[in-house]
Amino acid sequence: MPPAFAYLDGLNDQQRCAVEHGVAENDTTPGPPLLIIAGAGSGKTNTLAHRVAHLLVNGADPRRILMMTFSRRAASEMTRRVERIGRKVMGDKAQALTDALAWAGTFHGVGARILREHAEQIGLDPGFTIHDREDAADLMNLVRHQLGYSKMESRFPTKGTCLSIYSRCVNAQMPIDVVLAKTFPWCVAHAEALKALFAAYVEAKQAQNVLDYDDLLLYWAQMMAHPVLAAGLAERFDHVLVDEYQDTNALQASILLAIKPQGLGLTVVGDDAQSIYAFRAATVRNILDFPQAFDPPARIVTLDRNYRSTQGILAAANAVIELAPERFTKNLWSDKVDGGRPRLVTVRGEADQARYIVEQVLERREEGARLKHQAVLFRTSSHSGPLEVELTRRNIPFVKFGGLKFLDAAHIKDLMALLRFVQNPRDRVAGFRLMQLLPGVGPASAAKILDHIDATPDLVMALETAPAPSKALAQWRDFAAAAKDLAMGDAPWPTELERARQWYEPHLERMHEDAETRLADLLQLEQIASGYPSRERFLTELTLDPPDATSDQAGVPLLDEDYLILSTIHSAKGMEWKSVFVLSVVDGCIPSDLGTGASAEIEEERRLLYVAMTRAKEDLHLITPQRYYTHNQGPTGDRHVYANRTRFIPKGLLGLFEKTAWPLVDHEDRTAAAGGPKIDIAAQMRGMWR
DNA sequence: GCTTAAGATATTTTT
DNA sequence: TATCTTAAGC
Repeated sequence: MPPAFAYLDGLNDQQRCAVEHGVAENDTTPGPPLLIIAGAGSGKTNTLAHRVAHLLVNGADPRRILMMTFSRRAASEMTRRVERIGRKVMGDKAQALTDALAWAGTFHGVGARILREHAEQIGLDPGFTIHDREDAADLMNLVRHQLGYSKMESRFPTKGTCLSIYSRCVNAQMPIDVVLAKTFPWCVAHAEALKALFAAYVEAKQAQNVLDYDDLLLYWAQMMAHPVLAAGLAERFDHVLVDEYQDTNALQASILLAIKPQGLGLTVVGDDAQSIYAFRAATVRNILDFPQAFDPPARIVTLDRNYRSTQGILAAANAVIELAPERFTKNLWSDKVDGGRPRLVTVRGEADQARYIVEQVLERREEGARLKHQAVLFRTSSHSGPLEVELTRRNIPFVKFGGLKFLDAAHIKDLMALLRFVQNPRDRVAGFRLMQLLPGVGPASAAKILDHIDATPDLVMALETAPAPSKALAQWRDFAAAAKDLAMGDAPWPTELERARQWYEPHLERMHEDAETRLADLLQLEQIASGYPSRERFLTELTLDPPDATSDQAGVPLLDEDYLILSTIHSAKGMEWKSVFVLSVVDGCIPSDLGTGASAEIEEERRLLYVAMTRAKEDLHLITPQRYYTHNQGPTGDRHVYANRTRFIPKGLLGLFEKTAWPLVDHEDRTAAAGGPKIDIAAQMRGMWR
């Protein structure tokens, strides 16, 4: 082995196999396809990064390498690792080479880029804007009303459900009747109406020059069905590597196979035990069927050695996933022996759960662990509510990943709608939202005004002559003036956001009690906007790559600051921390009450717990509150529910955990008994409701 | 006919 | 909490 390849010495045999497959010294001609089945913590992304580095060292052109994955967090992790390994392996040359790795990102992000490049050829206006999920749902709702479906005798599915059905048809590549029967049986009666709705929805998108998330994949796939365009794209990339392949769906697989029909130069990495995106039509079949899609079948390399967790954590995680009725892969093993069993902690309720975590987190920080190396994971974004309150009270900084995003807040959407409307007056969702902010303008007047704007080529002229209701005339003039200023581009970017906010502020104060805090968000939006060169770039890039962390403090903490990580389990995939706390490991949370219908859904919840557990390196706490509140469910306020330990950890598995209760009531009682009874009943009473 | 305010209701996870 | 429905008000 020449010394140039010394970096391979740090890899084990399996990893090395995966890195070197089809790559010869100074020859990176695309080789046969490769599937890497890689367990949690087995150095999966690292191996992929080494493979990319190995390709570069042997002369592959970085501009002709395509790297994709499903989630943004996984995509940025992938890029980061490639850069790090690249620096290690190639030193000074690395920066230039990794900078040239321009084609790395999410399927959706790469799709958007390719579509914009080929827009002319496939009949798209290259200035298309991208609707996020909420915008798409709003448009679906507009169309739904236009077709008169909102007033049918039997209740029609909500806008969100309609969009989910549409999305599943597209992503699973299945006809609507099959999707309805399999996934939305209660909507089967509306099949015909839904078909008409979707047809109208597609027309509306095209008329308004907008694409939704699914379109980014769908147009791409359609484009690949055209031989000339497909050949052009296939020719463009020598090597295509996909991480987290178990998260891809049929549509994404079809795109991949269309780019590399023979599989030459194609590498996919995944772990079926970590498949947690079936709800958006991801399917393990993609991984299982991958080898047979080619002739001869793809080479399979399995990585089952775990470098992350101690054996105690691994044994428990293995035991959890072993109870799955269907299992396709391996048990993980590790030689990190020290460290005890993971803790299964019983607490009284959600308040104690939060206090326990704060206590433990601070204790570990005293021992020298940074907050950043500790994470709290949960099934649903809202589960972390009480904890966030406690952390704020105790002045512990934290950053939360997943769940509601900054951009989803109503006031942010309002301001963004103005920018989008000015950029693209055909965008009816943005226009509709804006018009209705004006007192005296409701859905009907808004529709009239928008029809007028559609029919008038010049926006400024249209604004002046719009049929605004007389009682809203003053408000309308203010709005028209602001829109005109923005459309004329008088204020340079990003100063125009100030102008927009100037118009919006009175409305904000009228509509929201907490205008103060919301105003701070708007100022932060201006901060974010200043990082983009133009309004157009801001709008097109923000939808696909929004700021993904929210914290209680205004502004994302500085890089050198220390903060605790809060994350949904979904957003935690691919990450690892020294200490991990999993909230509410009880039936009703994990598995979620909502997903306890079909057995396939239960299995996904089981894998979710597995993913959460395997994030921990040294220290894992599963917390089971005996009671938890079900928020906003009865009209008489909060009710609580007595919870059982999750069904995924039955009695037989308890030996793998260290069972504790917190606070240590028994112990305290005994010491107190020595000096006579001394029980703070009042505190217990208070604790019951906190 | 249209807007708005009050009351009912459902509520995951990501691009 | 945010959204959808219904009923009251202009």
